[in-house]
Amino acid sequence: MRFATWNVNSVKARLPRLLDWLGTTAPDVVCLQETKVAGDGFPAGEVAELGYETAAYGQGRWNGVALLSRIGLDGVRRGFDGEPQFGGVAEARAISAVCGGIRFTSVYVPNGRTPDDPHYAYKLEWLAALRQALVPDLAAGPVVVAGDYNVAPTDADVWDIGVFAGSTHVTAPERAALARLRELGLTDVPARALKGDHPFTYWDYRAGMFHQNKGMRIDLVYASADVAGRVEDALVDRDARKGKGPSDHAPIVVDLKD
DNA sequence: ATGTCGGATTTAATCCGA
Repeated sequence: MRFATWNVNSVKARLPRLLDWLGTTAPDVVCLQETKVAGDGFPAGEVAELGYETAAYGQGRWNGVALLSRIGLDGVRRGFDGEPQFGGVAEARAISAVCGGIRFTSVYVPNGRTPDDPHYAYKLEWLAALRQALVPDLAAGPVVVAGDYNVAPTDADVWDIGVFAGSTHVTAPERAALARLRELGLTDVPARALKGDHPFTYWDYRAGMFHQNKGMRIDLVYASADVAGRVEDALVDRDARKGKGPSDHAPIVVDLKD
């Protein structure tokens, strides 16, 4: 089985690239983030022509997640039990389904903005609630939780930790929230870099950051032990970040033994 | 690093979020 996760930064803007990438990469399951379309706006017909079922959870302008699968898509859940809201609004940040015997959850963790911003507290609450929601899933069977975590797990996961002093994505509470996810039995599946010495997954559009490889590893694949033990290969597809009209994130592609 | 995107509204420059 091959699965992937990709923050596409608008599925409408990225549709030609997404379709090309599905054709060449041929994943069985894809976790998408930042689709930026309401549920009925997702281009499910186009991906269906390539053999994929779609489950989408969107709210329009911001956020939005989806799952694509060509090996079954059952038990779909939008959001999760106990998921916090922001300002009384339920944001579209998690969607879950069973594909090929694994429960996949595509997550778009709140950005946090700055540590003194209410969005930062929301981010920590959201991660803590996600942890609680995953307990029954992990008891039930194999689990993958993949997506844009908006947290760099270690100092090596940003191009220059000195630049990030006092910034979100690298603070101890955010990293502790990921550690608590791992304590449940989830493994951070290491993905290799196709170029350079570190598997960054995100490069800001501005200031030639991609060209200079000033990136961040904030897209992660967390897997239960049975899934992690089946990993044959995992890579960051930085080629998908190249050229005209890319997302600012690269996909992670994981191959499992059948 | 603050150099660009994407989506929206105030339909054509500006705002917001990342």
